[in-house]
Amino acid sequence: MATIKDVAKLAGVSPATVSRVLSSTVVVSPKTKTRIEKAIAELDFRPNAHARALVSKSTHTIGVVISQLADPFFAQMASSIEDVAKKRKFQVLVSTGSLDAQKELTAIKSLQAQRCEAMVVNSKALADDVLIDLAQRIPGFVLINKFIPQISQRCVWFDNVAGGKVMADYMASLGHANIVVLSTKERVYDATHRLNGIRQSLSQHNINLPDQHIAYGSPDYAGGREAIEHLIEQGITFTAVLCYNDAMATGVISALTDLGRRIPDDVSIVGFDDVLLAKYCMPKLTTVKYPIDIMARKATELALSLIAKDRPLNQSDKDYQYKPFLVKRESAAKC
Amino acid sequence: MATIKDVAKLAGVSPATVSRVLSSTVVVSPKTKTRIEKAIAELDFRPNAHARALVSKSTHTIGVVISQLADPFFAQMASSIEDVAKKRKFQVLVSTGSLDAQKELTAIKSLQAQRCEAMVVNSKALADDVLIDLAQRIPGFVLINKFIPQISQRCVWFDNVAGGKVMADYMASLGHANIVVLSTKERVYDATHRLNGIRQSLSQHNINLPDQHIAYGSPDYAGGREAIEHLIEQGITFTAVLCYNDAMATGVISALTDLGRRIPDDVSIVGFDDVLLAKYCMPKLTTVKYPIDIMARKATELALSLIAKDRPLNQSDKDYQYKPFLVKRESAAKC
DNA sequence: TTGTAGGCGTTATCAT
DNA sequence: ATGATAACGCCTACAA
Repeated sequence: MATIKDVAKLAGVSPATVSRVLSSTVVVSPKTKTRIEKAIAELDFRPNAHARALVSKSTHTIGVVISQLADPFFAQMASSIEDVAKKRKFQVLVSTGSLDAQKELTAIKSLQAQRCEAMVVNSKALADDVLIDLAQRIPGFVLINKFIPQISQRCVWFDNVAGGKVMADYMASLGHANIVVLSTKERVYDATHRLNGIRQSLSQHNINLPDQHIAYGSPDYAGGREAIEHLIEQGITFTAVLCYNDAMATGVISALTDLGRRIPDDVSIVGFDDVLLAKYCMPKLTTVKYPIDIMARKATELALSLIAKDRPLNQSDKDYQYKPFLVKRESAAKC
Repeated sequence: MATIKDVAKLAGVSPATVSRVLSSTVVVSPKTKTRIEKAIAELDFRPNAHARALVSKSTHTIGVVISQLADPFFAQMASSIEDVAKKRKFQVLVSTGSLDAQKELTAIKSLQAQRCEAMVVNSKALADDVLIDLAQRIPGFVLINKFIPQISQRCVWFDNVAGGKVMADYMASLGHANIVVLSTKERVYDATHRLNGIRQSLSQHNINLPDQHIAYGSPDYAGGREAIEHLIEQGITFTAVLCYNDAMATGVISALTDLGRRIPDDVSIVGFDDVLLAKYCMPKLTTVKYPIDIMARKATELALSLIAKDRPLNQSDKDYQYKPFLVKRESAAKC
C-alpha cells in the first residue's frame, strides 16, 4: 500500500504538506490541496494507523473483553459498546476470555499491547486484586459486571442478589412453596449472588429450600434440560423453577412439555437476563431484566470520559449500580 | 507505559538485547536473559504492537465486516472467526456495516488503515465491482456471503436459491397448496435468491404463488408478526408459511397462536438459518440449515492461507459453495 | 554474546 | 504556504 511519501512524490510536494491536508489543521493552498487529493485518490492511499498511533501516542481504540461472542447476552453487550464507540470515532477491539482467568488476562494484555486507551471488561474469573491492579495501571479501565469497593468509580454493575430476590419474591407472591433452583455449574460469582438473594427471600417467606432442590447445569438450553431431568429423576416434586438464565429456562420448558406438564398451569418458570429469546419462546418467558444494553452504553461512556482530555472533574465518586426488575410474561402463574 | 529502552536501562543492556529475548530468535546469555525478564516484569512492559507492526510490516490481524453484532447469526459468525483466528495467533478487528453501502465501505477502509492482513467480509450492500476491486487490492480479502465469478476463489457462499427450493419442495411434499411467503423488506440479494428458489420449486409442483401471497417485513420477530397479520387482514387463507429467517418464523408462531391457530395442525411454518433460537422455541422450528459456523471457519482459513508466506500453490481454482438442507423439527406437518 | 545505527510511516517543530 | 528534520517504539542488519 502507498505511503505518504508516494503521495508526496506524485503530487510534487513534501510529506509534511500531505500530512497537513490529511489532518486539515493548517491552511494549504487550494491548488496544491486538490493536487494532493488527486494523488491520494489515485494511489488509494490510506494513512497507516500504526504509524499515526506511534507518533500521536493515541489510538482511538476501545478494547472489550467478554467470555464469548456467540452468547446473545454478550453479543448484545458488544453491540451496544460498538454503537457508542462509533459515535465517538473509536475503534472496537474484541477479545474473548472464556471464563478462564489465564485467558482473560491474556486478552487484556493483548489489548494493552494494542495500546487501547479505554477498556470495558466483563471478567468472570480474575481475582479482585488483579482487577484492582489493572484498573490502577490502565486509565480507561472499566469493569462492567462486578463491584469492587477499591475501584468503585470504575464499576458498572448489576445487583445479582436483588435479582435472586426478585425471582423468589415473585414466586412466593404467587403462592408457590415447592420451589427448585437451576444454577450454573460454572464457578462464577453472579450465580452465587443470585442464589444468595433467592435464599434470603425464601427464608423471609418461610419457604424451605433444601440443597437437593438445587441443580447445576451448563448455562444453556441443554444444561436446563439435564438439570431439570436430574431433579425429576431424584423424585423431587415442585411447582416452580427458578433458572440461572433464559436459555436454561427454555430447556426446562422443553423438557417439562415433553413430559406432559403444562406451563404455567402445572409448573411456573422464571428466567434471568431477558435476552431476545425470552420474548420469542412459547410460552413467553417471565424473567428478570438485566439491562445489559444500557449498562454497556454507560460503561463505554464512562471509560471514554476517563481518558478524555477535557475530563470534567466533577466525576462523582459513586459506583454505577443497576437494579433488576421483573418482566411478567406467560411462564409463571398462581400456584 | 514502559518502553523497550526503559527495560534496557533497568537491566543494564541495550534495547537490541531486550528485543532478542522478546522474540527469542537469537541466543542470549542466561544471566542477562533472566535480568531482562525481571526488568520486564517489574516495569510491566508490553511491547507496543504499533511499533512492531510498523517495522515488521505485519500486524497479525484479521478484519471482520458484518452488518450487526447483536444478530445471533452474525454473532455466531464472528465467534467462529475469532475461534480459528485465535488458534493462529491472529487478532480480530470487528467492524459493522449496517446494510449500508457507504458504511460498509467505511468499515473496510478503517480495517485497511489498521493494516489488517486478512479480511472476512459479509457485504450486503456493496456493488460487485467495488468488491472485485477491493479483492484485487487486498491480498487476504475473502467474501463470505456471495459469489462473484471474477473473484470466485475468494468467495465462500451459500446457495440461497437452493435454500428457497428446499423450503418449497418440502411444503409441496407435505401436500400444501396454499402457501404464503414472508420476505424481508430490506433490499438484500439473498432474499431475492430465496424467493426465486421458492418460485422455481412451486411452479414445478404446479402450485400458484400470487404476488399478494408474499408479504415483506423487517427480518425479525416483530416483522414476522406484522407481515402475517397483514396477510390475514387481506383475507388471504393459507396452510403453510415460508419465512425469510427463524426470527420472523417465531413472530409468525406467536401471532398465529394468539389467533387460536395450532401449529403445525392448522398451519405449517418453515424458518431459515437454523440459529439457536430454532431449537428453543415452541414448537421447535423446522428450518433450513445455513451452516454459518462451518462457512466462517472456512472463510477464515482461506483468508489466512491467502496471506501465508508458505502459501501452497495448489490453491484450487474453484469457489467454496455451501448447500442448504432441511432440519425437520415440529413446526411443519402434512396438510 | 552484545551494542550501534538505520529505518518503518507519520506528525510536529522549526525554518524558510 | 511549504519543506527539512527529529521523534514515536521497535526490529534487524552489521560491527565489535
